Amino acid sequence: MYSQSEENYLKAIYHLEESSEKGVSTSKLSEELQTKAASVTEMLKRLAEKKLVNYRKYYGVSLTPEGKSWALAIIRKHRLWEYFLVECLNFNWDEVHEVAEQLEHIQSKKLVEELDCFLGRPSFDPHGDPIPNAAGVLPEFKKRRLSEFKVGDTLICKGFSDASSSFLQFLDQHKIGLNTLVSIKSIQEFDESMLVKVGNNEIMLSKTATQNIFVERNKESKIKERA
Amino acid sequence: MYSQSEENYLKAIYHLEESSEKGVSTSKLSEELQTKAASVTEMLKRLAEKKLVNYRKYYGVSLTPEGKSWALAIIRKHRLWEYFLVECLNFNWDEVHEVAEQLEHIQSKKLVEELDCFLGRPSFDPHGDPIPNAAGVLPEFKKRRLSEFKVGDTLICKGFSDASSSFLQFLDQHKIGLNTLVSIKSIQEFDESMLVKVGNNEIMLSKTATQNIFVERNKESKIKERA
DNA sequence: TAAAATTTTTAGGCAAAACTAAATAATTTT
DNA sequence: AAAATTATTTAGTTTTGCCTAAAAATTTTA
Ligand SMILES: [Mn+2]
Ligand SMILES: [Mn+2]
Ligand SMILES: [Mn+2]
Ligand SMILES: [Mn+2]
Repeated sequence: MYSQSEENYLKAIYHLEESSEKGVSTSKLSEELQTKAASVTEMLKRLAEKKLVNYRKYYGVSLTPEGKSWALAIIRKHRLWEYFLVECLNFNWDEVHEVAEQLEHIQSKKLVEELDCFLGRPSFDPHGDPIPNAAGVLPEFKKRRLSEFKVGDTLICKGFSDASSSFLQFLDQHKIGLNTLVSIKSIQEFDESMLVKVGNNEIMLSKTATQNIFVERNKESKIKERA
Repeated sequence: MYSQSEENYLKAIYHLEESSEKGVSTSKLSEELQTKAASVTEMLKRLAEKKLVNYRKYYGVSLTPEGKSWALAIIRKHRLWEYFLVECLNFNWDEVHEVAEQLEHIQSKKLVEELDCFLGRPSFDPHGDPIPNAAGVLPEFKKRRLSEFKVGDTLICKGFSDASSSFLQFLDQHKIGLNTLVSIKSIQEFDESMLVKVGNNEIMLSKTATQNIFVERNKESKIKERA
């Protein structure tokens, strides 16, 4: 229906709309997609022609409902394939993204639905990112960063906002993954770095790191708190 | 490494080289790929440039060792994905080809090898076509057509050379699939159509049909013959 | 608010991969 | 062996998606 390139633009616009308040600019897009601004302008005109985006010259772009639903369909496929690669094919979570970037463009309604079913309709991908359902609806979840908590809190890792291979490998090294329990031992005042306990080890996390780790309060510790 | 279009040309040349004695002509390729002869000529020049084919103007084309090994890699992926779709995702054998045409172009050594392993290193795809191993070697097997046999022979279906959806659905209707037992009851002299028994039903197969069904002698009936 | 800096768009090209129409080579017929 | 037919290649376009350089609009700064 749409070309790979068009789909990549839709996805990029979706992600940038999510992560920033204002509209999406040509330069942000060109950075995200590793292309020149002139190429972006051209593509935006084509996408506007096809009613996938609202584009006003010089004032950025936003997705139409049609564009958004198409973007969510791509993201759904991307995350389902990532889940498949990790759960079925022994991929590590830091090596799935590239392949999923290719697989997300495969066109087949039946393929996606059967894959979803085969995998047991997962709600989150290996990085903790939510998987939209067939209707494009994301599962409910709250995003709080490890950096927002204080000494004594015990938390469960639920996602990571920097998906770079180096960050994921760093997490692996320190045995931090999805659903890992982390408790905060101390916080350095001058740079907000945290000393946390993971399993039996204590490790130091910079603020950059703690801002990129999404967590949920541990139920057990919640009970303790109330008690 | 190579574009989807280039890969489709390599695959088409491979298949045409297999199925015909002489070299592969521009017109055969244009027919196979549903494009115009002029487009084929252009592409052949590009592929020759890249040392994937031997191309002599006006005299057709053949694959170089490099081209052949690339073609086999694509075919390997195509057939592994078809196997996956049928075995894991509830696809029927007549609906896998289109999707496999897309999946075969996904680039990832690890993906193919892990998929192969996950599926249990199958030797034949859902249509009975042989799956090359990682080194590009095809499993041993002998191709004999149902049309070559005579009254009284009992055979096991091992493959089908016409992969059209309509033929596969015809086979489904008559409960003929991979490893189905078929015994020849009678053969009409004037058109060579066969009356065969499949399960408890007797059905009539035209010569066109029997020529497109690959079979193996049934071991049991072999023993009977000798006895 | 006018000048400077930055961002975005336009204009003009390029490469891949397709097409049509015309030219040319190969093959078949007479 | 020449003519007719068929197959193949060449030439010239088109579309997609990218590029650089130049022009224009917006935003920032003074
Ligand atoms: Mn990813
Ligand atoms: Mn992910
Ligand atoms: Mn197939
Ligand atoms: Mn097949």
